[in-house]
Amino acid sequence: MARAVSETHGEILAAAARQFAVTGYRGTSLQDIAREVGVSKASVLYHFANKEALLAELMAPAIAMLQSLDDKLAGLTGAAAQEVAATGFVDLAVRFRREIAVLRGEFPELLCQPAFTHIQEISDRLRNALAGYSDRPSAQIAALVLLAGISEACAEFVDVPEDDLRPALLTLVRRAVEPVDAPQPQTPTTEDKES
Amino acid sequence: MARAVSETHGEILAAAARQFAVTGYRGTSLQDIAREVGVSKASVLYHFANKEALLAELMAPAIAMLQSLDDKLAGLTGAAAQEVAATGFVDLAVRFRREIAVLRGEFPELLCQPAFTHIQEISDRLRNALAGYSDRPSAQIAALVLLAGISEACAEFVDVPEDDLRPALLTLVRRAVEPVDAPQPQTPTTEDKES
DNA sequence: GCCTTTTCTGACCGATCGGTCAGGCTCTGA
DNA sequence: TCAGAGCCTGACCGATCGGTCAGAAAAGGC
Repeated sequence: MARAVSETHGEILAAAARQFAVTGYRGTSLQDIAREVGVSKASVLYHFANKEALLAELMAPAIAMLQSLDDKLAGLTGAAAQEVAATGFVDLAVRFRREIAVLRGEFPELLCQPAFTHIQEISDRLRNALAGYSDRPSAQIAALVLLAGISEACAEFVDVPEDDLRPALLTLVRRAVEPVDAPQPQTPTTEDKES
Repeated sequence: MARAVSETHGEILAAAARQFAVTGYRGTSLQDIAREVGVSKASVLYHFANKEALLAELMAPAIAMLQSLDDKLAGLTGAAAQEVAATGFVDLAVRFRREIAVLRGEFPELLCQPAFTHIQEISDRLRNALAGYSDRPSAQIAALVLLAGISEACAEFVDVPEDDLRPALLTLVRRAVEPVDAPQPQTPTTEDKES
């Protein structure tokens, strides 16, 4: 009953992608994946050295695109960096919606795995760029809210067409991001008006 | 070596809160919690019927505040609902940062548990309110991005003082939310300018 | 035909999980 | 002094986890 070479490999990868996105990495067992594909758990472990290697191969394309975005940001500053970070991350999140969903929530632990070395640093640089490299707390907070929110929205709206999702996210992030030039509305006396 | 009545109860609850927030509900074992408190796992299960009951008691205050916000939203529409949803959720998220962190990521599975009945519906109503009850996809997407992003930011910035976090989030959400009156900038020919 | 390589499997392993249980400890009121 | 309530424990349970291994089944070149 042996199949064509590496056909099963791809099927396992696809099943893992689906299940990781729904149940999470920890919440999905190799048995679950094997069952969906219709093979034994031992077969899954024949095609992939271990569960971690399965995850690594699954996330590789998304990580590569993130790395490339990081490279593009290297030489930019201010508003230009902000714009590249915004469009770049929206594109990435929309395209790799399922991969984003996998990482969602299990971030702190998954980041410890070899497959995700430097992801945290890249994310920090991305957030800084989106904040226009301002050290204002409000700019940093806005950038984090947007990055995390976009991730979550993409994971949630997996069935919304890319062409609907992308423009809406871009419009939002451009409206919401703290302008790099304007030194925040100077209302020092009214900033604690809500109590 | 018996301690004062219910002293251990509180210590277990506090330890669970800390560990759930970092390692997640699934990723934290009763043994881990027991070890931090300095008691046996059996003792944890003496004070709490099971792991789920521990989580339920932990989340109760946050859920109560969410329920109260939902009640407040019941009679409101349009911009008023938007404002109440924004300030209400920011307050909730800032106050219950650790509880929010617990739910982060394990949402889909945790919601199945009895402790979280109706949370999904309340969240949907909250998102609708923040979208100004508009069925425009862009308004719904913006609302989801903001709710999820605020949650994540609060979980991330656990050590930032409330008084710094709250105004920044409020300013952001008011700037980012899609206005309920303005029928979105009419640029039908340029909305696909990015390609 | 046969022999090698690739693919796949059932049986098994140690570890860990949430949870149970009988019994020991301490404190307190009668 | 003693019985009982509250608190806590070690030992144990079945289930499930990721992972190993010897060997069967199929594929393919000769």
